Amino acid sequence: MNTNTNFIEKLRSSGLRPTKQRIKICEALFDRNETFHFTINDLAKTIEEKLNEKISLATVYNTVHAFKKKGYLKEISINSDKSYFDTNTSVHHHFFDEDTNELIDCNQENLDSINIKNNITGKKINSVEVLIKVASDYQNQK
Amino acid sequence: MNTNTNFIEKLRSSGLRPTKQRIKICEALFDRNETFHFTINDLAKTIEEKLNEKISLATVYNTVHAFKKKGYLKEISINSDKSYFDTNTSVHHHFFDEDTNELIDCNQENLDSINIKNNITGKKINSVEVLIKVASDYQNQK
DNA sequence: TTCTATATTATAATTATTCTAAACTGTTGA
DNA sequence: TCAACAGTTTAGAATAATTATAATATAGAA
Repeated sequence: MNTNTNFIEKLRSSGLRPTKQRIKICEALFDRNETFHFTINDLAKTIEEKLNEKISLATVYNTVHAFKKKGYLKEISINSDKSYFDTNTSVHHHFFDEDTNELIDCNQENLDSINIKNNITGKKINSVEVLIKVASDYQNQK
Repeated sequence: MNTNTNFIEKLRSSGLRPTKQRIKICEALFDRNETFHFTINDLAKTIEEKLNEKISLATVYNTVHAFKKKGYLKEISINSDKSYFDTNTSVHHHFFDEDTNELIDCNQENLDSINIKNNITGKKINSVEVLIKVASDYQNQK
């Protein structure tokens, strides 16, 4: 199949062996038009239910972290129990809807560029992430 | 003791019963001059080792979350296993040193004010937090 | 005081994440 | 071609983080 050949190529070219588990995970993550957010558990469930394949949770962890290291995924910060990941790896920010626990992309152009006046001495800035928490007015009045 | 009376007053006035566990936790958190960052585990360890009191981890969780709800603590977002809390509840941002896993305050004045051009329709912005990840140049080259 | 309703604690249960032994792959050299 | 070895990768088992709930403690009413 054509997309699978692409995934195999993608994995090989970044030094990851194209195992059947990893190819399935690629299918679940990258075989679509829109980027999206997920937790490790979401992903494992999708693979089991939609793609009818049982991959050990530990393997899903390993693979997601390997993909993150290679820059295929970003990890998103939220004050929350769970770690969220994002298949959109461009520089962008997030809204977090506290009513629904939903994470929504916020393009970089939606904010003026952020200029840090004084950085920590001797350190290099790796990333600047903004998290905007929103909720309905109604919810806040209660 | 004088500070303890203050803690009891503080707890009562926000509708929390001043139990001995909570007073100890107040001592650990607020009986100092500088604000600081901690994880639930750090805090439980401090109480056990420095204040010589064994409080169940679950109680530390309960209390920290109760204090957060009352606005005595803030929770900080980092892509990481652990949840960090901050006794500095003013609006401010953070540097996260990826070499040492250290969290450092970043005053609001260190960035220009952040203006969100398009918010999610029907929602109110509750908070805007910036996380700046830094590391030494050396570490990044490896 | 004693009683009652509610709040709080901490053990037990659950969920999230990591460790590591076993299985697998790719390469080398006969 | 095919052992044999040196990494990789997988996934069950172990550990760590968090939450649910039964037992206990507290504040206020009678």
